[in-house]
Amino acid sequence: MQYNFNEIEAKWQKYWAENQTFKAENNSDKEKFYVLDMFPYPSGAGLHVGHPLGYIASDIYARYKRHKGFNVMHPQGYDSFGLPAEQYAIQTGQHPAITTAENITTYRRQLDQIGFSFDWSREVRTSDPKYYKWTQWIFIQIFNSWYNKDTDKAEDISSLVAVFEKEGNASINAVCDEDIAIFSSEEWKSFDSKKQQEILLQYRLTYLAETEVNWCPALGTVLANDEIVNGVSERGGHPVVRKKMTQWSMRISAYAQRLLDGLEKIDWPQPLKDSQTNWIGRSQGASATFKVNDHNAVIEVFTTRPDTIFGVSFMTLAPEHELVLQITTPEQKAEVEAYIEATAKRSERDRMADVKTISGAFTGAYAEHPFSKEPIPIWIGDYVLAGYGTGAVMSVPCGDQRDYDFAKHFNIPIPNIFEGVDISEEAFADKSKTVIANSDFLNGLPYKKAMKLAIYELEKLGQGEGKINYRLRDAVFSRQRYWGEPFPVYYVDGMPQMIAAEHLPIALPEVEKYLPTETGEPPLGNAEVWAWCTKENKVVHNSEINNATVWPLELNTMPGWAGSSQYFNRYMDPTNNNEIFSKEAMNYWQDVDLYIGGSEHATGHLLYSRFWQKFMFDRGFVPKDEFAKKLINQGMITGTSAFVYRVEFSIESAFNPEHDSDMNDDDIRLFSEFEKNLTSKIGSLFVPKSYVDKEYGDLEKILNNSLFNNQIAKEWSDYVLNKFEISEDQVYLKFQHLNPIHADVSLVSVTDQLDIEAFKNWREEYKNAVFILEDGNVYDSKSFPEDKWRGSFIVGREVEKMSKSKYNVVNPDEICAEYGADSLRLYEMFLGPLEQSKPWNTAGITGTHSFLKKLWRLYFDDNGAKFTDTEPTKDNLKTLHKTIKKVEEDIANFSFNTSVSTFMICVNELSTQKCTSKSVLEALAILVSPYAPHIAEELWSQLGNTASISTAPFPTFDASHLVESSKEYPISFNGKMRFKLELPLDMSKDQIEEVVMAHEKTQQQLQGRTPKKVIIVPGKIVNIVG
RNA sequence: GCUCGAGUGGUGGAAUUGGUAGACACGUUGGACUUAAAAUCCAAUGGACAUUAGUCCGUAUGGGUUCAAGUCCCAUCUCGAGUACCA
Repeated sequence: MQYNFNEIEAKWQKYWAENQTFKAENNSDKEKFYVLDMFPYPSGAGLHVGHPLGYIASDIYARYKRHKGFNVMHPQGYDSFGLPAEQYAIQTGQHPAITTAENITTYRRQLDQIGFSFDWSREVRTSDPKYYKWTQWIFIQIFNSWYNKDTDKAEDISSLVAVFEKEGNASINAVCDEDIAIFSSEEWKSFDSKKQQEILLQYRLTYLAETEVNWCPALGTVLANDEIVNGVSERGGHPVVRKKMTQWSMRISAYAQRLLDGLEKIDWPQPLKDSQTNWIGRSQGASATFKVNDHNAVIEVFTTRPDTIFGVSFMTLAPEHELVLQITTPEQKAEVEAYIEATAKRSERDRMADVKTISGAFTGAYAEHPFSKEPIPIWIGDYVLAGYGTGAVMSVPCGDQRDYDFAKHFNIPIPNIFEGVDISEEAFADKSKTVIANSDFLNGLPYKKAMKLAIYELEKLGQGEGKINYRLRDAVFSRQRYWGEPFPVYYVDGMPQMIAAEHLPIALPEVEKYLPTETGEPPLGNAEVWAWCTKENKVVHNSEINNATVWPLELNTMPGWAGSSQYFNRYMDPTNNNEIFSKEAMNYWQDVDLYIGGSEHATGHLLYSRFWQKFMFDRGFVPKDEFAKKLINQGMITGTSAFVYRVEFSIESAFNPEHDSDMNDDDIRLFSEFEKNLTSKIGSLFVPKSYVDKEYGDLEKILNNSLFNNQIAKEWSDYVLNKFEISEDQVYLKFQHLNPIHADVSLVSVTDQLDIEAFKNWREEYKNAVFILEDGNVYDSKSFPEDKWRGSFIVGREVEKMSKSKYNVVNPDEICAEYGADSLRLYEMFLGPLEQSKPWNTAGITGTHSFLKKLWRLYFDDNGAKFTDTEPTKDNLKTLHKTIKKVEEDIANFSFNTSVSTFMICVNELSTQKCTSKSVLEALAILVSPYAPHIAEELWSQLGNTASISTAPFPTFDASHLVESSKEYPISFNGKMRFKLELPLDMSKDQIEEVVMAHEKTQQQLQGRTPKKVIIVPGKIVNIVG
């Protein structure tokens, strides 16, 4: 009986689908286990072999947990809103919903063929109105909430209104906009509704604010930082300007500290936690205010080093700082304005990339030092960023390198306030070695004490306080796109109103064009039916807007992360139309036990999701304030690109017709045209990898020899030679350089041979290309009609990111067809540690494929089944239990690559032992089944079982089968292993020493010397020193 | 620059607390079977010398600790990832 993997895999995939084998129930006596993958964006290119890596790992874990008796939920869905479908719509007019649906069909087919144990009954799609209804619902909940710092959680906005009504806002301790005026309860009651709404908006967890965007006038659209290269748009190279727009923002900054604290209780990779920590960027220090001389203004700064306040010799404001124009003196005005203009021209990226150039301008104004009352010059400089802290710094050149460089550049004094430190070359920033000097009341104090005292004195003056600053900024939540969730928002007199939850979803309107409108409004501005009727509670035609009962709807849509920030909770109860999820479902599933996905989402999805989860927790919707207990980052599978080397050359001749002949002008012109024509007629000339290392001269010689053996070149050169009566050696190929060109990896054999015919047919421009083979001969299709690989042409290889543009994408469909899904699953795991990035090499898959064939032959030969009811031998049991132990340890450590090796060893051993014992083979099938589920199901059913193998309990490890009575000791001399000696394990140290010392090989090694020392570690090693 | 991670055969990688370096595969070479190929099986495969035995070198480099170091410590180099003037 043959291992017919195609048939077996199709059969079991059908069985699982029909029997809903992996459907998880929302209540069960079993313990729950929730295994989650990051759901994919269904791109038009489909899956490549790098994509399923994480899914295979999570699938192994999910299947293992089922064998261990857990009720496992392993859902999958699609993050189906996004830019590519929208851009395709702009180009072709095809509705993004259609593109998305087609792509999902491809994805589903590709996922199904790999044999995942997904519970497809729980599938979600973020672009499905039934799903985004709940994204809109969450937005409304966030809008109706404010953050109470006293209780340190989000509360319903009604609790805030209650306080306003009772006592005004003076005692409110909220995360809110800055500079909210204080009002009393009487004043609050006297405000009209619009004024009250304006005030509340300043407290809500999502609010409207003016934020800067990258606006590209030519494209009429907003661009992400990634879409801008060197200050112009990536598409088309149009100029980009900074523009203020009113947009929704989320007050994620309210959660900065809790997002930081929460990291301690979740089992996520340390590098990922580090990047979230850096992103949140907590720094402890003080805020201080400096009075500006001759102006009724103060500059507020944040500093982490209040202890160095006496070292301040100037202040620096960001060029965009609001005070700059106000305080600049008439004499400095021209210089300052020129500098501001120059800065505005540089994009934020440019400004940040260029660390070396020091630039700035003096405003002419002075501030007053809070303690010494000395005047301090105020400068502007673009190393200070408007978006961080207060956009102003107190510059302490002796203690900060950037301040130091700035001071040196502009000849500003650098007072030294550190005891025993030389600052003539660079600033001194080592807090732990700091002792303050020349600083009045701080003299002689170390960093910590000086910092405390400085803050205390600042507070006494009323010019500062201790402060914690976070880098994390509020998240902009509006996008000027079509293919995203519409907001459930309409505007009354410019004030945003939420549509009541019972009227959701507010579905995306149809538009004619997916581009922004001519007036620069978002694409939804093109919609004709996009107004809200408060009487009928439905979306109506824009013409009905009367600003009484019918109002305009919000034109922005939500960002990509909206739909992905709660999808893991929706999976618990995905078809519930009345609630985002039922209390029962949430109470049963609680949170994600294992989440697997890429680390590129560290500061995006994984931070926003934690934020929303904490919000949902505060408002009592979810029982856990962290959504995923454990997270694993799978590494990237890189591609192995193939290169052919194009010879850049020209045909030249040593023959100069003007001097060497009596040609007329016409012939001379004709001749030079022949030279050119010959070059282009030969067209592309390719050489294999081995030519890269050849000497310049050798290479040119080979090329010339080959070239004139080539038919095309010969015909042409003969023609030229005859026509002008010049000798052959006077026309030659001049070599310039080799240019590596990507060749599609599907045109290359596993032994790196190029299929030249296929390559020529791959692209029109290579149709007539000439190939010089390893042996220096020119490839001729007629000489190799039988064997396409015989013309030896070896390509170069290089590891790069797997991408379409590099022609190194390997499609899982072909792998599944040729080797089967089980081979693919095993191979992806076998490649290396899950979290590591590693190169794909299709050639290696024969290893796991032949392992599966060997496994199959343990159960079947040509005559059919081999298994019998015979008792297992001692060796059989030893092999089996060794394998159980190792595989369980490996799964616990997510070390799937080593468990594949373990299976190989196990099968090799059982084959050698000629094991036919059914009990052993049954256990083996279960062990393998999480990794290679199709073959395992087939073996299981052939062994006579009727239920799916996924219901079988995992074999239990029995240590008694591994008990050894003896050990082959390595005998080392001075740490070097010289020979091995089999000794009983119950031998005492003394007995071992006696036997080892008496051994003839020991004496031979010692050559009469007496050892200084004999180290014996029972069960491990013997080392003889001396 | 900073933070984190990593450097092991021709290649991917293994080596759980310091205890036989190179498991398991790929590739390569030789052999068996075959008209031939594929498939399968067997053998060899870190390097050098010696080809019986064996010796020396070897986990990026240089030092150190130890009976014993891929593993621990110090310094240096290289690569990768993240971050970006964070006051």
